[in-house]
Amino acid sequence: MGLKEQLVQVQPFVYKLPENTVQGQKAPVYFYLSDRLFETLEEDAIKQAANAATLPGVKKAIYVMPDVHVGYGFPVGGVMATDAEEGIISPGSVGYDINCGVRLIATNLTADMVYPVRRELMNEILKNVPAGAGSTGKIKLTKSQMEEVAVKGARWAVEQGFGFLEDLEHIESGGALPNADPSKVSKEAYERGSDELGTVGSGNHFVEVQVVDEVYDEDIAERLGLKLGQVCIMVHSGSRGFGHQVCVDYLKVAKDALKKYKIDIPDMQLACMPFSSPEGRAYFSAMNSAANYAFANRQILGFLTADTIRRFFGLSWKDLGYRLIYDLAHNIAKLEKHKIDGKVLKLVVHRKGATRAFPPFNPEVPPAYRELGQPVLIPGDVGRYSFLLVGQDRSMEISFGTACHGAGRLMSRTKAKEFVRREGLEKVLGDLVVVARGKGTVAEEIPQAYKDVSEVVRVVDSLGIAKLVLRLKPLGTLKG
DNA sequence: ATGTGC
Repeated sequence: MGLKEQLVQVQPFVYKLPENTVQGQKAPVYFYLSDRLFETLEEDAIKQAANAATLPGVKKAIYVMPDVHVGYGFPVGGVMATDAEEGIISPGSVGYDINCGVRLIATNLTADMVYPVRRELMNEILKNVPAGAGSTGKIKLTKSQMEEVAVKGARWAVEQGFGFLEDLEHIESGGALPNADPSKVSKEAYERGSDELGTVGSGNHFVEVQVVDEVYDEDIAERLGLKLGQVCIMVHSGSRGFGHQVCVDYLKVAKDALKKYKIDIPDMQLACMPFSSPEGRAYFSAMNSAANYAFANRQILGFLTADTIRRFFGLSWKDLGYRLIYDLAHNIAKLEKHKIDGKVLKLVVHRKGATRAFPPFNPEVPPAYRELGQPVLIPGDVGRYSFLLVGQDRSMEISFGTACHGAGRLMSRTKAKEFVRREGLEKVLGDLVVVARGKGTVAEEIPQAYKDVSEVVRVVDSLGIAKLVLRLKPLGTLKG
């Protein structure tokens, strides 16, 4: 019998795979899905989540978000918490793109100013913001500068003139994670990262000019300083080749560590090391270094885009009204305290394609949003919607304070390209303005290749994980 | 995701 048949719906939107369904599975797996999303759930994604539940020190349960799909070892959309003393850390369960994440910037512009000139504006952004696989930026860094980026994160970018000090108060972990140690990062990673800071990359990464097109919670929207018709900038990118190389390097370390620490795993892609071992600490230090590089990357990308828009309209910074709403990581492992059965435990929370969604009054939520809950930014696919939610209390009980991260792929890249060949790109994109250096990535990233992001956010809202605040619609998209 | 793939 397949694993999917063994899932039990325990309440609306909640499916449970009981512990011991697969051999050695120490904890249950919960899938958060609507009926429609359940239909697209892949057998292999269930298997991957169940496999993770066999790893040493896994606590309470594995949680899987509604935008789940198969990943490397651990599914995208998966949340796994391991004990910081007895548990492991798994590079594959963070993902290749360490601190892939999202940034939202508000402006004073309104849609009626931007809409008529959106094509020209997007072409300006295309000229000024490097995007695409293997793209390089204007910034060339020496190894010691790279080490500084790895420690300071977004602050480094601000010090170089890419943004403002108050930006740092609106970034997850202040835009710099504390446990970074640049000496744990390989020479190859430094070489790959040296000319990629301030570049978008490819795949589902983008820079988008958006407009607030629907408000679900007027009060919270107002307190965030956002209203209908307001133009925003969204950045979706990560740590580029730097983080990729860190992942590659430490997957090798993890494979060796399996023998050394006698860890038995069902899938080599879940190779891991004890968190408290020298190998585990080294990966954590390198991972945080890559995460800080990604914070700096989005800081630069957001600023370059805003500056392009500012110049395009001939505005001062004050008149543009640049204001960072929030910036977050959705591919990361974080050291956090969580309450399980009344006991507070120190855990390594792996979020792979999953967004932290801490509730109101959590001390890790920046003071500006302390009473509202952490902003949760959910980018859609090209051309459909993106969403802003805020974290809610229930997330701490049913997902280690975590929500979904995006739409989730439906069509393979190959299938998407076939679809475009059959239908023609112009017809597929319709009225959307998408600019890119090459057409290849756009074909792979068409809206039809993704699940409906509205359906995904409806699930986390219904479960009380995060509350829907507003929807953003693209006016123009820059792709890799 | 990725100096894109075996």
